[in-house]
Amino acid sequence: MTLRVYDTRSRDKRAFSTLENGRVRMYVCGITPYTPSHLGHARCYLAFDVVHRWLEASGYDVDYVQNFTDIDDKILDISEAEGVDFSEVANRNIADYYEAMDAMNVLRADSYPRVTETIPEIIDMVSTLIDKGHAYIGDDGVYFEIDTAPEKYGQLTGQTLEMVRAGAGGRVEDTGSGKRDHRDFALWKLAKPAEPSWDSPWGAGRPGWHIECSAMSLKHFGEQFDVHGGGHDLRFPHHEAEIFQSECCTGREPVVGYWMHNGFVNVDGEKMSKSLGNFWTVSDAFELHHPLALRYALLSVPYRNPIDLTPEFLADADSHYERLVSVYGASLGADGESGADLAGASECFAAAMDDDFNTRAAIIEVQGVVASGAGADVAAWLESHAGDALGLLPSRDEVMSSLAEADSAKSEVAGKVESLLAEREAAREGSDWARADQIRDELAAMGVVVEDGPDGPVWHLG
RNA sequence: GCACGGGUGGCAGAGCAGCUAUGCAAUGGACUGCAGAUCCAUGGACCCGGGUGCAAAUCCCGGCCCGUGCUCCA
Repeated sequence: MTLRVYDTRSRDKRAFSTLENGRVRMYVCGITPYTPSHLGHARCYLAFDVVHRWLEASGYDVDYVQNFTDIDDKILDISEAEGVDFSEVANRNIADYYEAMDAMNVLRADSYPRVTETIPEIIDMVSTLIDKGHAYIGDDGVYFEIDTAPEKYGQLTGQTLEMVRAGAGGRVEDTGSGKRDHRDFALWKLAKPAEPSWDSPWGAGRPGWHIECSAMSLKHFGEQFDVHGGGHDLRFPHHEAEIFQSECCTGREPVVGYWMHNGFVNVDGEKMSKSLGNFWTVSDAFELHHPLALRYALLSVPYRNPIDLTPEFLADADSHYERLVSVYGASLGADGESGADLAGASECFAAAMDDDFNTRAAIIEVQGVVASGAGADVAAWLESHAGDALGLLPSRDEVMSSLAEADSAKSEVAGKVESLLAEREAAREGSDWARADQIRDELAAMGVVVEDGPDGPVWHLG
């Protein structure tokens, strides 16, 4: 069984191979921390967390780098509005990000470089691009000149230079900047008065948006690496700009082996985004859903497809998640085997994940095992599949202690419940349904759910 | 407009040439005082029009519709 990965550049699933045997260098574009993270961000980092986990499960040593764009126009807008330093805005939203990701079992990347800590490398790269004739100094900054490498255009989006020149409703003429051509893009922006800035050979300023990723990947991985991930919206111009910068700087191509782009989270059919204002922050969502139930929902669709978030969709995920955890909890204490075909399920699970990380198909296998009921064999299977590979399981300790908690809560009321139940059974014996139902209502008011079965009533705390 | 992706049962959502997807809902049954839970069973789909195959939801061509990108964006 071989892993196949969809590469945006070749527009095809290809057998996965890496530059160095057994090692994967993976870079994923991180957030610009100017607001708390929303579910669209969550989906992206959840998707690449699964990639990370599955590559490791497949025996690769993964070096995972994810950046923070901790200086940018929007961060500056907010810092100005609040009268605080830009780093305060960035740091608080980075903290929010970590908290949200930790809650959703997202494993940490190996490195989280920040733009503000990569300035020397960025300046080096821009200098090289100028020296090699790929960049020029304009009135307000340094720009990459697209016409110096036209053959690199459109690798991720299929667009041609002419299309973009002609496109976008005539915004072509006025670039409003020192660009020679509107398709050129900024490598270094000279600072406006009172803006934070760093010294450079071209004057005080800060990096353009695209250059950081090229500089960071070069710094951490060298001239080429295996996987570059990010949201679908980053394909153009951001990722195409990276191709220009990196390959023109080093002369090596392709800079990236596999370009991976996750689909969007939609609300009512439209992309969830900060600019549309239709977003839920991750912590808003946590108010209504367990973080891992949310993870379940967001992994229920293959990463490249859009997800339309509806209350029904999330409710479905909630109940699947609860069922998963309850079967896992029951399996931890189970003696017998479930009788499920775990070997078959493992095989299907691996085949699903090997097919471009098809978490949907993999989750179906998990659901099949969950449906087969609790068993000692099931606990281990769920830990390695639903847990290690998909990250959907709380830790064993957490599940055990919540079971213990539930047990002790149950034993606290057990005496009273048992005596009420005995009374109810007596009423039922005598066909006194009104009294029986009244007792059931009383128990319900205590939070006790009674279910009559063939062997008499069973009860649990709702 | 151009580029990229998509249109599957009541809903969500896989599959991407031959084999029940799955879940929820629905229907029938078992159990049941009722309720709930559980179990068993059942029905139900591939946007439209052509084409290529022994065989097409799946490939090709042409429509129509939707989303995203072309501007900050995961």
